[in-house]
Amino acid sequence: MRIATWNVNSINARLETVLAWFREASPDVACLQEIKCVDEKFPAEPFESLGYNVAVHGQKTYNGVAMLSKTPLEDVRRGLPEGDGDDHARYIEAVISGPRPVRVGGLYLPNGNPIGTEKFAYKLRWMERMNAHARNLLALEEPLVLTGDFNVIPEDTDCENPAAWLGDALFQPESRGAFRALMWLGLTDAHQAAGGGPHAYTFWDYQAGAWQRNNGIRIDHALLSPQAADRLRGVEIHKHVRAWEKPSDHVPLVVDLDL
DNA sequence: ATGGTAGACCTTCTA
Repeated sequence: MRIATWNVNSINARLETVLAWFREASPDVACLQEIKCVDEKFPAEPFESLGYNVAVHGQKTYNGVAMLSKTPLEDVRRGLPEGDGDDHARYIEAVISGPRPVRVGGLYLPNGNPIGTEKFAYKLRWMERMNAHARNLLALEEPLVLTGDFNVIPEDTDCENPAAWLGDALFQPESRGAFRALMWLGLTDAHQAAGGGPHAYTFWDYQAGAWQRNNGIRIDHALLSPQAADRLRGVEIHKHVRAWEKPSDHVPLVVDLDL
C-alpha cells in the first residue's frame, strides 16, 4: 500500500499537475495540504474518475486538507481534538478500509513565522494538541501513519545551510523539541527507517532560485506506529515533480507499506 | 543588501 503526502499549494491552481502525478504514481492513499478552498470548491470529480474516494476539510483562501483513497474512508475526523476557537483546517484523519486497515492522519502543521509572535505561539499550541492526540492513537496499537507538511526541519542535515534558518520558526529549538517529543511517543520517521540520508529535501522555495541552487529543506514527513513500521517497505521523494511546469513548492512523499 | 515568487483575492496576507 502506497500512502502519499503532498502540499499542493492550491488544488485548483494545481489540478492538472496533481492529476498528472496521480496517473503516474497511482497512490492508494494521498493526503493533500494547502488546498486553499472550501469543501464545495474541491474538484472531487476528476479524482473520483480515477477511482478515488474523497474526504475534504477545506477552508477559504488558506490551509485546507484532504484525503483520497482507493478504498472507502471510514471513521473520518476533521480537526484535532480540543480545538475551541481554532478555525484553521489543518488535520484530517480516516481509517483506510481493506483486509488490513490502516489509520492515516494528514496534517498541515502551522508555519509559525515570524517567531516571537502569536503565530509562533499558535504553532507550539497546535503541536501540543497533535502530540496529545498521537498519544491516544498510539494506545490503539494499530497500524497508523501520521503524514503531512510538518513545517519542522528536524536536523541540521535536513537543510543546506543551517545558519540561514536560525531565526526561522521551522528550525527553532521549541519546534524541533516538540517534533522530537512526538517521535518519542513511539513513532518512527519512515525516511530514517528506510535508510534515507541527509539533504533529502521535500520543499524548495519559489524565491531566490532555491530549486536551481538545491537550497531545500525536509519538512514533509511520514511517522509510523510500531505496527506500521514493522511493515515498511520503502520511501520515495518524488523530486522530479518540482521541475514540472507550474510546480508546487513541495514535492510528494510516498511511503510503501506491506499492508 | 531584509531582496526574491506564488496563490487567493481586492489590497494585503500567508508562505
